[in-house]
Amino acid sequence: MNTRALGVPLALRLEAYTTLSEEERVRINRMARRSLREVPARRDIIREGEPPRSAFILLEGWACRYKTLPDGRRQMLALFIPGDVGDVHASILSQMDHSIGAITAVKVAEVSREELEQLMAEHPRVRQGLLRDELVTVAVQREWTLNVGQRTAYERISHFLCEIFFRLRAVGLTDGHSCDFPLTQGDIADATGLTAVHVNRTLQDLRREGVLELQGRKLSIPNLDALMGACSFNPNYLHLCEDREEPDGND
Amino acid sequence: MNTRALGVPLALRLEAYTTLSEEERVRINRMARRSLREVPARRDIIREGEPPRSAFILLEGWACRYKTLPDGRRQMLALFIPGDVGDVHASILSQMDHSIGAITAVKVAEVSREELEQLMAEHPRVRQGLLRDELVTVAVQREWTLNVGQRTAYERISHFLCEIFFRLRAVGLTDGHSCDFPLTQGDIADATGLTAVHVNRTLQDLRREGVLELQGRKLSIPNLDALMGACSFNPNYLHLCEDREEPDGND
DNA sequence: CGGGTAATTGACCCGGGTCAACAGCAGTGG
DNA sequence: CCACTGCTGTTGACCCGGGTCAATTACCCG
Repeated sequence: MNTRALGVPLALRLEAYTTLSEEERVRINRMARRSLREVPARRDIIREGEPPRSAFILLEGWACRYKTLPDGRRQMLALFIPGDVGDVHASILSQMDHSIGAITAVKVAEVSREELEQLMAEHPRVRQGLLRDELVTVAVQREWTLNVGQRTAYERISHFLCEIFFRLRAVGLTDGHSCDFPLTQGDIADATGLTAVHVNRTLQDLRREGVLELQGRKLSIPNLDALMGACSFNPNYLHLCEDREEPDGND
Repeated sequence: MNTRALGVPLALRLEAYTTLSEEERVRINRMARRSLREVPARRDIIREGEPPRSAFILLEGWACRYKTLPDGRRQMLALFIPGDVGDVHASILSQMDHSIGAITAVKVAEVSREELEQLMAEHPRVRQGLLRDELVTVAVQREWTLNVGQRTAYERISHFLCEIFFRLRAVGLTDGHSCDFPLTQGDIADATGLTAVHVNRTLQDLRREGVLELQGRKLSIPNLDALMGACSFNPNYLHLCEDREEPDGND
């Protein structure tokens, strides 16, 4: 498998947005290893109504934000893949307005806000990276609103898969044209605002057209251009190839 | 009407989240007045693809973020009412991944990021307020994803109207059980992922049931509890009554 | 081998979309 | 003052994408 993914991926992730020194990398790794928490698959990491615990870095596994309506309808709000950072500032608010759950078994580093603040104060580039990461997270949230609000089932699923593939690729978690894919069809349904039955049928369409292969926990996209075309995928909102400027002084 | 609303509402808005000194209020007002920009109704304030200009404070009128698909489908992503702040950090990214458009004629204060950074550095409570505001903005974005992803037309529209009313009320822009409402049914459709025709029909249902009155540019909610019940509205995500570090002086 | 989760299929239905016509009203210019 | 224009709201007829319900069929794992 991918050895880089087995290390602490935060540095890797930040380096999608900024450039780190060796010292910064070491510092981050130490911090992340100090406060490891393991959560089994399908268990909540934090629940709506609870006071926010701390910032977190997802080291291994996949997780998601979600929200549930009183009658049980459920919407996935965001997907976390290894390296994703979350809730750097969440502890400013007094309670969570949504939950975060593990999809697979998961290892998270939970870092207190103070600790993170200090790191950011001492290393402007880290602050820059985290800030950028937060902005991208919001941009993704907006794209999801667009996705469920305007696109057809076929487009939604294509778009969702495109995004995942691009994000995984950006942190080195793809292998050519394929990648791990631990989501069930029910998960895809929750993320796209569809039902599992319809996701199943739509996936069959996509398979039949040769746009993708999806079996077990493996996703393969033989023709990424075709998949992108199916939903007019425009990766600009992921802000993956931004110009970098040396942040001098304070953010 | 509400005289405070006619002044510069940023201070007011921030005071929904933190407590400001008189000096801070004055400072903010001066800053906001310095760089006024007026945009006529239905014109863009900034467009997807452009480099982010600066942070902005909406002083008068309503505006929205939106995104358009190649074939013209359009999704409203966020609604701005007077006092709303936006894009405090957006200039970190190199280009806008969505547009912002004026709904009514609008007055915005455009503030450079540097200026805002300095203000925040000198006044921690302002930073606190802005940070909190940003977190709430993201929370609202998540709620919109849930709204278009899981709720029925009837619930979506009720929820949308509830949110607007709560937000307006929080900045003193309601008058008893009614408020200004400059959105067209087409706007509501864009925001809720429905068509204007269906919005029309659903609004008629709501009117028939006596849950709301909506004519001209005026919204009236005779029975807010009923409207909230229609969509199980839970305002927690607006984080309006958070604990504050200091007790506030008045109001 | 048994139990549980995930994927698949079929039959049927409905919420909301589409298309098209029309009404109400504000603004604008003559 | 009215005719013209354009936007917004309203209505009707019809249709379809995707939901619902329920039964099977793989799998996976101990």
